[in-house]
Amino acid sequence: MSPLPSGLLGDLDPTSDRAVFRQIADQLREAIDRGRFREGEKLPSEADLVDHFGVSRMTVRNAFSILQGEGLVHAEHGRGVFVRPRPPVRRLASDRFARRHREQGKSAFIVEADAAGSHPQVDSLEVKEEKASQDVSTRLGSVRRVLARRRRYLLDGRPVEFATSYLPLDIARGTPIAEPNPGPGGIYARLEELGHRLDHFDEEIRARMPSPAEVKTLRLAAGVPVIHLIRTAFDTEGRPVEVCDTVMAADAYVLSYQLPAT
Amino acid sequence: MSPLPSGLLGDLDPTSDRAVFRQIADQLREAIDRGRFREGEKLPSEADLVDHFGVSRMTVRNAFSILQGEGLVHAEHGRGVFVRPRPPVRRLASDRFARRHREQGKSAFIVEADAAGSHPQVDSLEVKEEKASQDVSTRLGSVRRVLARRRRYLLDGRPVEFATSYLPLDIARGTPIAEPNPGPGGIYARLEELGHRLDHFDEEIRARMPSPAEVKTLRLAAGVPVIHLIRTAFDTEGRPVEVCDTVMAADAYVLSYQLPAT
DNA sequence: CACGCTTACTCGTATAGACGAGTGGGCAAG
DNA sequence: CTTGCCCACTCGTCTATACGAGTAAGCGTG
Repeated sequence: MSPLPSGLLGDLDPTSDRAVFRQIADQLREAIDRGRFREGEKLPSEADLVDHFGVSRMTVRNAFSILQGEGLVHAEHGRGVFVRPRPPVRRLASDRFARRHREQGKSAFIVEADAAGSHPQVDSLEVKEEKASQDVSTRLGSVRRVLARRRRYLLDGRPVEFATSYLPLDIARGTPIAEPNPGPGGIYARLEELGHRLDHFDEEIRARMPSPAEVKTLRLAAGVPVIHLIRTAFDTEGRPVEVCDTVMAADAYVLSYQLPAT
Repeated sequence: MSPLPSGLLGDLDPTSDRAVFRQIADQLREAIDRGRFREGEKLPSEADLVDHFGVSRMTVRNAFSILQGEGLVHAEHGRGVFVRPRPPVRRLASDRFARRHREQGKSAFIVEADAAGSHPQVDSLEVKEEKASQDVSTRLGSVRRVLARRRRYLLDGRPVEFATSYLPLDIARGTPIAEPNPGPGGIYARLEELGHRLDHFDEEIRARMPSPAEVKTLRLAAGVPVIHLIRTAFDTEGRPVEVCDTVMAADAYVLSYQLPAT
């Protein structure tokens, strides 16, 4: 428990209205922003800060909990509190479902990750028929039961996305779409082979804090929101042929869209 | 401090590995999910839960702080802890900048809010020339100084969005774009009048927890992320003519895009 | 050298108590 | 009736203490 290097952090202002734990959080945040602590670097321990500021441990912990909520730091039991590193982000471009990307054998996720030099994985594969939720039923045009395809995507061992595709049974049942591995080009390629030429996609985007289940599935740190994306695929006859519900770790993604001005 | 209605919440499991404050949070979360507590409704007070579960106050507060981080509840000093109501969301469609929407006199924000029956406001207007940040400079094609237009949007008194537009000086200086009120149709209409016919927009979307400054500006509750949207407008000659940096309260927005399948 | 133990340090959980400050209802004085 | 005060209840902040549990390095034993 060596004393803190002087000058790294300042003093408290006892005359300030601002709560002590907020002042401590402010100082740490500023030090991080100024690069005094780098990504992945260990912050002073709770005991260090207790000594430095002359406050009780709970006060220091409150300060840390603010920074955790902001997604700035994360604590590791037995090791310390660290500046949270910014993971590499996946960029999703609006042409990612263009037909020309669908020709190859591998899935878009695998191809793209390989190109970026990271190690992609897909797991938690589940394919089953089930009752459509109210929302999915509405989006697919009042279907009762659907084929659901669930999978989780990982980059370099880290889960980044969890997605479920829902397809009407009259389209998907008994086709390669109902198989765990639908084959080259994925289910969109199969849909087109089955005569459902794709016309366009609608995407709805929300951001929110994750549920406990999502925290577990995506192994999310505190202070990391999720991006919730719901895509509906329409064929050239205007029929919705797939709804894909995706939950992404927000710190791993940048979504990119191109809009016409006309 | 009347005793809790029995049956509303269960008991703790002393044999469980799960920390007591997590068990309490779980019970409250489940009660909320099941609708036992409705939106805006007051949860049992800290003292109530201390009595009911036979734990110390800090343990109850820890439980509440979990739920706050999840954006499920919010505390009001002197009043209690309440289930956070879901505010009405603004839907942003991908055709919101289509030329046909630019004909009217009022801004898109005002028109749309009026139609939805809510009371729109725009404030914190600031228009000034300044040095371009590294990022803005890159996006606009290496310009050094820019015209910056900052404004905040409110719905029914609640701030929902904070946006800054950056334009190259050689385009904007001395034009209505440099005025606080650029006139009917907004700056996109003015850009087209100035000969920069708009061709398309690029939008980049991220989600993250807000900085303290953003919490203040948007009056965000704990556990509400922000959507960070950066839009670049291109004219028909392929030149970037505006960059708009927008930070939105994530609980107030759903973004919607339409993608071609070709 | 390899293994396992000890030990120091770290964060996690929980208790008990104290005072401050915002809210809102009730009551008493005007 | 109205005004203003008091009080009960609420969450906010802070202290002090205790024990548990994960980590990592050092040290001694086999």
